[in-house]
Amino acid sequence: MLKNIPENIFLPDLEKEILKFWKKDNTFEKSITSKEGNRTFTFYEGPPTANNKPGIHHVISRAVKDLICRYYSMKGYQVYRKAGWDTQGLPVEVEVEKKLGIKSKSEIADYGEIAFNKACKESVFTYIKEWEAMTDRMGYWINLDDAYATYHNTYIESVWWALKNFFDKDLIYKGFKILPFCPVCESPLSTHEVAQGYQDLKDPSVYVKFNITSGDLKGSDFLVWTTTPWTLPSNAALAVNPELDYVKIKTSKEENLILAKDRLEVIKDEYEIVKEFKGKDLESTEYGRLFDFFNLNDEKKAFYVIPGDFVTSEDGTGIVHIAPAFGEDDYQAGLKYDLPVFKAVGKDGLFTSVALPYKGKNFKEADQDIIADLKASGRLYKKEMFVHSYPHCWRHHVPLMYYATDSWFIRTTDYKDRMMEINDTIGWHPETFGTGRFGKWLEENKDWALSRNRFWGTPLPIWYYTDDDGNDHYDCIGSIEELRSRSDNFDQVYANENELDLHKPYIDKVTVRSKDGKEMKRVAEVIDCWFDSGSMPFAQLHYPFENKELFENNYPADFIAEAVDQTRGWFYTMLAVGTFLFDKTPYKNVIVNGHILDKNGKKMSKSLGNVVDPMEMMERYGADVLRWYMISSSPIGNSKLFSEEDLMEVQNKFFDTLINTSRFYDIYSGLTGFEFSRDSIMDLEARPVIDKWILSKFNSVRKKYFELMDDYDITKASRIIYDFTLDELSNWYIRRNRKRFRNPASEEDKVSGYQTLFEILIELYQMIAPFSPFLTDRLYMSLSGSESSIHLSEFTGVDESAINIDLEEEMKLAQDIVYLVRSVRVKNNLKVRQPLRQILIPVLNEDVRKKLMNVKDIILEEVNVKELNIIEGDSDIIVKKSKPNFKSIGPKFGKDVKQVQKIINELNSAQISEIERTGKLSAEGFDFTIDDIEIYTNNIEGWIVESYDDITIALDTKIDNELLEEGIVREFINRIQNFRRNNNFEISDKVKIYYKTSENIYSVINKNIDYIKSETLSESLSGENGHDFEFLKSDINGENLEVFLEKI
RNA sequence: GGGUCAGUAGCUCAGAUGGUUAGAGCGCGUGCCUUAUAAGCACGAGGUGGGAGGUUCAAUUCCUCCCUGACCCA
Repeated sequence: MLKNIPENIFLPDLEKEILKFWKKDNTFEKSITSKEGNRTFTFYEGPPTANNKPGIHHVISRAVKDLICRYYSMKGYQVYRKAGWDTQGLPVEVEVEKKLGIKSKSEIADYGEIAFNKACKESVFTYIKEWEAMTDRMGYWINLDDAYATYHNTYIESVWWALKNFFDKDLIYKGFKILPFCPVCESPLSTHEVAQGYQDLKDPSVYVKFNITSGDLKGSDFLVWTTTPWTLPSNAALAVNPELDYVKIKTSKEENLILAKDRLEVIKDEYEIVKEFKGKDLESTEYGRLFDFFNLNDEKKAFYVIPGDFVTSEDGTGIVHIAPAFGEDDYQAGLKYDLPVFKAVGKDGLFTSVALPYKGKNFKEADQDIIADLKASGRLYKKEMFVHSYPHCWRHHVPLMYYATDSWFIRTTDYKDRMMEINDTIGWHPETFGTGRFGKWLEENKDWALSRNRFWGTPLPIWYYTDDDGNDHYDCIGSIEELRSRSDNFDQVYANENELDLHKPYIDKVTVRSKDGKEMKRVAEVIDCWFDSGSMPFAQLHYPFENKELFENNYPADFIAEAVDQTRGWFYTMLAVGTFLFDKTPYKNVIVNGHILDKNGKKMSKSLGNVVDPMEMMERYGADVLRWYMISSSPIGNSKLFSEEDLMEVQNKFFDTLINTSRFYDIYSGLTGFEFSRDSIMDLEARPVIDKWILSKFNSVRKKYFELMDDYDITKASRIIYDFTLDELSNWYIRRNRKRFRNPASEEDKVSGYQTLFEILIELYQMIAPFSPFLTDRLYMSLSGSESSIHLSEFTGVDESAINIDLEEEMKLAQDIVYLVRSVRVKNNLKVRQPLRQILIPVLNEDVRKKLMNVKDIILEEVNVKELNIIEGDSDIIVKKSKPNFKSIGPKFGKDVKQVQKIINELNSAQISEIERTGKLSAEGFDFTIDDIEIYTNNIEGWIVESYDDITIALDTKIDNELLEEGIVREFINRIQNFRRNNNFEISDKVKIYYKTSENIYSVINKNIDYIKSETLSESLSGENGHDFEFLKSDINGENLEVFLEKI
């Protein structure tokens, strides 16, 4: 590494150098091996799928992961970081189908399962190069060489082990699930697919009469509304809301209809209300069915009224037709009341022979026939058409059916309460995520639909045989060894170890023996790939088959981080698996980051063309800048509106300031010959006030930083670093001390200054390093001369003894006064270079007076004024005023506050004196104490004043001759320095000065010639004419000035 | 349709356990400072705190409803 910090740093190039250094140095590896035996901090990597290019949204999660891991590493923990890849499931299959031009599930069979799965396996890492490049480039330290992949046999075996645990506890069962189903694909669609296929559809909306056959209402009709007439042949029940009011009406056509009172608007005829009752009074009422297609077996009861909370009075009639095979509410109600599941329509979307009149008709096309038949039988009350947005298959553009499908479930509802208890112990960041979004999601937990009728996934390890009575018997296999030992043909299917592939279709060939000796075949399904990733804590280590101790020491994770969309994804699946298997949370802390939108708040998508390429951003600004921006620009859990201008601002303000601050130290420590040494640290007490102050401020910031970081509040932590670096360090401490660093008053002064700055810089780099690991490493090594990376260094503790709150307050007071004086100067057109005589500051209490005296010199120097004088509180020229302290008078005077406010605002000086003296005052019938009022002053008689908060200053703006001359000299020096700077003279270059000016200014310059020489490093000043230089033209107080500098 | 988060200056964000002057940065205008600075400072323009109700002496902050955006789920 170079010792010196170069003048122009292009961050992207610097970062590439650092990357090379880290590789050569094995820095990442060292950061783990060097902590052997230390406390461990456990991190889990949520596996991404590498079958698509990484996007900018991946950078933010990875930046968060990396920074927390680096932070804990620098705190002395050993932090393993194992990468992982999600490699199975529908997302992979869909990509492969696209690539192969496959349009339906049946085509996959034609293509061949072996070939298809091979294609899936190969596609999984299509973009792994891009992923690795992005990961590497952004400085995300994770062990990619030792990555887990969910399709590995070892991984699958661990998942099988978990599944067997569930199975043995009777928590896996076979049931139905209503899924959006494409009749052409003959396959359910994932919600992601459904979301992209909504189209407007014109559908019938029919009101149908169901004849009541039991109870008081016998002979009347239930009026029922549906937009899916094709489901009516599969009707099993009607649902009403037990809490709603219902009425029986008699229409002008002599119809007796039952419907919700709030829905009477649907009645087209004249009517009168005959009777009113609650929904619950209707429960169990029986009715006659519309179609006679299904035989009712004796075990299941159908065609009666059930209660349903999902029934509303917002549309329809308040009475809902239930077809358990074709709707989620319907299905759930069917489960609850044990209704029969009638299916008049098959998976292909066609009516089956059960519904003979409609046999072979497409479900949507049959609507019209069914309506016609209902009309003929007098069951149709009325029919309308309406247009609505309805999901279509994105490949075939046909309307989807909601269809009950065979599925395997995990009975997560069995231990939902335990999951909620465990959730309460997780440290969610932001906190509201755990109680809000995730908590609410958990409350509504439903059994996990585990199986998929697909190809590329972890095979469900359940084998079955059917007994002579037609009942199925299931058994679950929990390991490869168990499979081998229970199978007759394992060795035939897998001739040797190398051929072992637990995927379909190979695994389907393996048969096992049941406990009673029957031959069992595997069920056809694979499992939801989310179960794979949810098993990651143990499956990545092939637990429990290997690494038992390692796993036990690393469960649960101390920390994970992903985006909000993992609510029902990884956050949930890990919790569901971990709660059951280990009765413990899988992770103790989570940082949830929001999504990245474009600068207009729109989602980034290829079709909108607003996608931001992370590699491009890093090529342009560098990973450090991008990472810092991601973390600091908005609260991590919020959606982030990505703006390149803001990225540039981070670079210009924060990073350039950081670099220049370091260069400042670099340059002047070199010029003054200072070398930092740990052996001769100057005592804090011996250092000047300004050094004590910056050290106090810095340690206060550090203290806050560690608190915030330990609480995972990374955004706030980054912001306090930013503010400190710019405001306190660069714009106050260094700017104020420039002269001192250039030209120290004494050896002690020099050592104190440089040591202070050095200590702060090194520790500041460390604080920034987890966020932006590149530049900080370069600056750290340059400054410290260390050969060892900053990421191998550890934080030193906060030096509490350096914190001096009084001192910090004093400096704050000084800064506030300086701003006020500058403001007066601007308003009165008085340049800062023009010295002024005095500032007057009224002081109402002793504490402020003391503070002020401590920082007097700093103020005077900063604002270029000769004297600072204090006016004591009892002086005649101070005009005191009072204002109410609402926190005190509010509770005390209640409704009278407004009146009291007026009284206090108008107290005269005698009254104010009285309350100051005695602490009490009675006025206009109210009794006040000193706590009720605040005394302030914003006026000094006879002076121009400026106030801010409770500080007021007056500036003496009269300029006498002495001040004027001094101002002229300063102006002159300024012109000289500008010349040097504009002509790129070195700081140490000695010069001769030539100038032309007015008589008046000439004489002032001549009087101060020695002072000017020393300030400008010049050997001679010549005010004589006769040179033909290109003079720099300028003016001082409106009088002409021309200068030229000659380098010696 | 349900849930979660967000809505504060043209833009990105602070802050306030309810207290009377709601702050920064960017951008814009004017002036100033500086031999570490693509920097900094001051002044100015820019806000009915998404909208409507309610509670309170006092609401941007608490409550209710509504609107908009993002995400999740139907």
